[in-house]
Amino acid sequence: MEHKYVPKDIEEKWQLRWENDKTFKVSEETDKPKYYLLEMFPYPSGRIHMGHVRNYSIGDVVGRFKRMRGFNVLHPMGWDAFGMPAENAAIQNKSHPATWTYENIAYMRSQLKKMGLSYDWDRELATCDLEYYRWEQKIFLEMFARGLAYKKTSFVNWCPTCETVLANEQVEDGGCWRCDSDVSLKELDQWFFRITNYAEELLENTFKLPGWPERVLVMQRNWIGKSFGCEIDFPIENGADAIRVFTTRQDTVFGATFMSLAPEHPRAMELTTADRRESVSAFIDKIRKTDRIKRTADDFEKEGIFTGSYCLNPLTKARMPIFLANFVLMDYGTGAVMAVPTHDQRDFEFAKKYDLPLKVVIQPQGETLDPSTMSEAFTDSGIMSNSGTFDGMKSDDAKEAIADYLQSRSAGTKTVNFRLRDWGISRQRYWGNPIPVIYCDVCGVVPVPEQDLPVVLPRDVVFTGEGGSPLAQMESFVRCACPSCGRAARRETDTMDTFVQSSWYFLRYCCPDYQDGILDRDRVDYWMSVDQYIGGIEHAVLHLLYARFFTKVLRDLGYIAADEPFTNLLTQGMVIKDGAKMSKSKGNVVDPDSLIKKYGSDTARLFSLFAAPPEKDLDWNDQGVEGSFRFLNRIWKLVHDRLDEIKGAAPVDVASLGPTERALRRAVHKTIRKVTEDVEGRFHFNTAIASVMELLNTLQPAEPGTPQSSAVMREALQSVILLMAPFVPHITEELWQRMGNTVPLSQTGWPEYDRNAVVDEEVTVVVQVNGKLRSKITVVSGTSEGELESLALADEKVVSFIAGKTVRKVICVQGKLVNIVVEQG
RNA sequence: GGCGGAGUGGUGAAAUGGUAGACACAGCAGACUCAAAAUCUGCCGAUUGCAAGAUCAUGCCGGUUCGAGUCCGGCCUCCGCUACCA
Repeated sequence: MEHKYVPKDIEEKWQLRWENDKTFKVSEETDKPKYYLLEMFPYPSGRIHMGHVRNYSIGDVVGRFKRMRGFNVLHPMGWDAFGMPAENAAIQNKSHPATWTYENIAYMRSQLKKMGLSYDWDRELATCDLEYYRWEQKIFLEMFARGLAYKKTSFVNWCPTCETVLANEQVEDGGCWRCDSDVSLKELDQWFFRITNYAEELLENTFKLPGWPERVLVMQRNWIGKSFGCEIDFPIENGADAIRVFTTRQDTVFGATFMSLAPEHPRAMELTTADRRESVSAFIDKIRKTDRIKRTADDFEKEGIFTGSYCLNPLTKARMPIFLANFVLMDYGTGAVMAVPTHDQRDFEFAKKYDLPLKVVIQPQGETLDPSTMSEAFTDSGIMSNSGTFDGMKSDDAKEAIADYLQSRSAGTKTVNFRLRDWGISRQRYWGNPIPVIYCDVCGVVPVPEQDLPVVLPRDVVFTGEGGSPLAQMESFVRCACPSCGRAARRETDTMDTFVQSSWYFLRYCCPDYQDGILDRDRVDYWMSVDQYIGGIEHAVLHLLYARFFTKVLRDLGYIAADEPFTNLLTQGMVIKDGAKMSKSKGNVVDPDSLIKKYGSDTARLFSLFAAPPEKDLDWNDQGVEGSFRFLNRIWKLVHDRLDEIKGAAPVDVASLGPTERALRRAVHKTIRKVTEDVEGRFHFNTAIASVMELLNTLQPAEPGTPQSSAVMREALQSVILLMAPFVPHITEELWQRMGNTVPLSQTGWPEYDRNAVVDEEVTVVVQVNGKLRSKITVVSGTSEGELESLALADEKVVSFIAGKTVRKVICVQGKLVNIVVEQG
């Protein structure tokens, strides 16, 4: 048997073995407790990158560990397979998105298999499989029936490069999340999911997810953006009705001196007086053409125009000119803002520019503001003034009081406002799930009847990259009969956002072969919720919010019991090299294929787990990879050096161990304890690995001697193998076999530490004088505090430090430390 | 502007309020070798000292405590998210 560690041979051998034995196949028929482990599935872009290696290595440690701990672990893998890049590649290569996608999946699957990941490959799915997206169409129709999917005309985010609409969540910094092009607004008739119906529950439950990182929850809360305030009606002068505003600062109503409307406000033109029509409509036009990023930029100059009309302040009856202002947004609140220039910075700047009146209604504690000398708005809380009966009140209290007052006079209502908008899901692209709807001139919008599902995405499509969606240009697809009246009708040619597919794939993994409906409830309820979800932080408000929404919808539709999809969430850090995220454009990528070819996947896995804790960014370092490889070689060598000795060793007989053997065994069992604690719950894989390295450093110099020392060595090396198994499954499986074990390591349980073995016989106690380390004493474990104190006070070094001083106090911590507090004199 | 997170050796990082820097990378010295690689051994925060040791040191300033990298208050810097959200 060769003595050199050659990863390639053993890794292929064991991967084949696991695959043939279906080692990681799971079913629901077992007494073991279930554990659903999931890593975010990849987009089949072509090849896996280091981010995948890291994500799936982390997941695999958890999966293998939980299996060894006796759990029935569901650990599936699949492909987020619809999307733009496939279409772009097809246009470029004159091939088909399906061909490109399935070829990529095949290659990436082989790459993942080379990593030795413990997936149940029988549950693999790709979202572009007809068997997947057909059920999604059914979900859509059920949502449509309940009013949770609806169509409306509105201004939507338009990416000119991708030639498609984007959801709010997919606009990053004013640009497209995929191609970074500037996003503009376009008025279109589009499909939406009514996620706003769930705003309250989505927010509420962020306080019931202790297993999620706080920052992700905070991001979601900010995104949902709940604010408490008032809707207040401002009567129009000489008009029958009023303009409604939303404000969170009803304590400043007495200071409102004018009104600002969004240029898109539906009543903008109606309120404009005849003499101003021309200039106002020119202003509205100009704002519409300004792109969204510029308009919403912080430093964009505030600009507006007077409509010629006035409204009345409901509390002061003051006459307030009505303006249109470029900084007022139509899609937040009511699209109308009461302007309080003294207490809002935007209104202040606007008032200064157009010379509008300022009135202070909140005074800071111990100060008096004068409107004529103010250089900026005072936005903090303070004491009410110029506010009638509310004068003298704290402004925070006045919020409630004024809201009540307005409500009692039917001039306003307390309301809650959300920032969250409905999710626009229409995409004007081919490679996606067709929205199962038909348009009939007579019957209107008609859902495709269930028996006609699925609407199959046609294959024989021409990709030119021009003229919008290829589906819309395909007569044979578009033309159909109205399911309701039979007349000639047109099919919807938009497809669903790819985030729809990733919003429920984790449910389908529970029953991927189910033919009779969307989900097999018994199986889904057995597995759900996902016990541990692992993926990148970049999905904090996109995928992770949508998936929560879908879970609630499917619960309410009666398909599942779970309220929340993911009980615990781990967001792993990025892979960094030379100070920047690995990317092709930076030229700092390390290719997993060549890494695995050179060192084997065990080394690739080990380094990505050892170099940093999972949630932190990982700094890639080629020499560090060498170090991990070296460590595996040391394990390999040590096991082989001791092979004959340990194969013939008797079981450990605790009673007959000498002090050296007891010490060695103590180190072994302490390591078992440490690794177990680090992996379980904490996911501190780096320190877990470090502790095994330490153990190996201890074992390496140990000389063979008595039969009992060989017995301890055997226990030690078996433990090293077991403890390293979740991290580096191939080398450990191989060594396990070579050590003479007949049951494969993948069928073996996790070691338990021996409580008696970890008890120290002697401990080093630190002696401090006034908190500074002055000496160390070695004592028998269990030495009482009183004894410790006298031993410490008698210590030679301590004596020299306390000589001539008064001992004020002695603090003793058993087995740890003595602190002697002395005073001069 | 708002909200989060983080700041520890040359580097990646460790430390339930109790020995700061485990483990590793890099570096230095030595062993083996004709030589090199590999491997093994030792050293490896700063200042000072022949040494034993001493002093300083976890972004900065203060506080709580016998004792603070860790807890509290105030700043500085970096990163992330969000942002004319009324």
